[in-house]
Amino acid sequence: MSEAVVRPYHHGNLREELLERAEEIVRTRGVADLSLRELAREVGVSHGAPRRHFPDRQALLDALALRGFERLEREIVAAAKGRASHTTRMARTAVAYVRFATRDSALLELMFAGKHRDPDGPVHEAADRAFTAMSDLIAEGQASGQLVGADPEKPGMLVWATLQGLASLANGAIVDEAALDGVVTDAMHGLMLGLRPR
Amino acid sequence: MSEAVVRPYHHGNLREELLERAEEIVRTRGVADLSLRELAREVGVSHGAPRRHFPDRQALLDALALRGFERLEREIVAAAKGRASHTTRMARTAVAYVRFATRDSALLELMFAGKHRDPDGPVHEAADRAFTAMSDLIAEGQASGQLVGADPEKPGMLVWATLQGLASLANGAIVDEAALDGVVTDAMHGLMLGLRPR
DNA sequence: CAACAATGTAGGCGTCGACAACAATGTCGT
DNA sequence: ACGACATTGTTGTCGACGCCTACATTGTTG
Repeated sequence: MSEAVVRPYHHGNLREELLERAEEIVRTRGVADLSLRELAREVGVSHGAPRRHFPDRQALLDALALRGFERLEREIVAAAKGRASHTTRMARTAVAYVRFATRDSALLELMFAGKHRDPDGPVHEAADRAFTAMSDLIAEGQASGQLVGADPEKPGMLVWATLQGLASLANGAIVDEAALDGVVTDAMHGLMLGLRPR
Repeated sequence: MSEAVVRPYHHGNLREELLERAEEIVRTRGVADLSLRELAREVGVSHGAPRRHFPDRQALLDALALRGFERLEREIVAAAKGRASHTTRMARTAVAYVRFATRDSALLELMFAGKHRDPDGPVHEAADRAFTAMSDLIAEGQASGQLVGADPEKPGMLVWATLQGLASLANGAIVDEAALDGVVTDAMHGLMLGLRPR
């Protein structure tokens, strides 16, 4: 008995495990309930250990935001590519974004929370990359003459605003989960129609 | 000397003063930095006193949310009334909402944070009233034949989503404060155009 | 293999939210 | 007028938290 599994002094993968557990907690109980000490306990490490990887709580939150943007970018590019029509891919991408926003609403909030974050920091850069992935799709539509304008900025803003609005509707339980994809697709089609040159 | 102003044992207006100071703190430093104890100190009362008015921290936040919705409703109805054309008043109301959302972004976040709030509670009811004020304006447009549809629900969703999106754009510093009113007005006009019967 | 860096532990500090026991004040029925 | 009772504020305590420092263990590298 008492064959306690001896954890080595050095955990070996602490940073990653902390982040994953943290993301889980944020998803289920929200940012406010995320505590470094609880995290340490759950991973089976002393309360001071996380400090070696995250100087303070905000650093952990930043790391979570960074991962969030990276995942978001992956999901956007995955939805944006393919052989389907431009409009279809726009709609798919929109759905992907809104899905992310509803499934991980607390994480998204955290991602955009850093109003006073360093504009040159890694988080901001990751955010830019994710946004660029969307922007590229719009630019493609403009290049192929399916969308008005030369710069993707103005339609980009419009699309962005619409997505954000739809996401907030979904999170406010005004639109139920099941109907969400349809609503988003419709809105996107309408939007594209409005932005089509004539 | 030592003519210390003797505060009476009973403050007399503690609840209100706590709420006002709390709103100030939320506005300037965000919800996370709001502490009952600091609040008590600033108002010059012992750390246990606020408990008589707010059983726990969340109760204070709920009270703040309630006030927020009441103020929002007032600002919406103020913008929605008047002799101007329906379209103009729609635009004004939109500007009023987005202004609120940007000036008091932390408060707005708090107002919508209660995802698991009692749907029959006072906060939710106040939120409904504020939303209704907007809905009424849309219904008026439908009654006078300037907007499609019979029920205000569908266009209401659209308007709501657009406003929320514009607000998030503004809060993300993607649109600068000065240009905001113009952008909102334009978007609203475009939206109304799209919703006009033909 | 001996410095040195990286990583984890142990303990302490100040603050917080929540709670309970008690004190001062307001209110209301008789 | 006065005594019971409710309301409101005070004080002290508890456990948890974030952050800090001193120290222990392990990995790395010249």
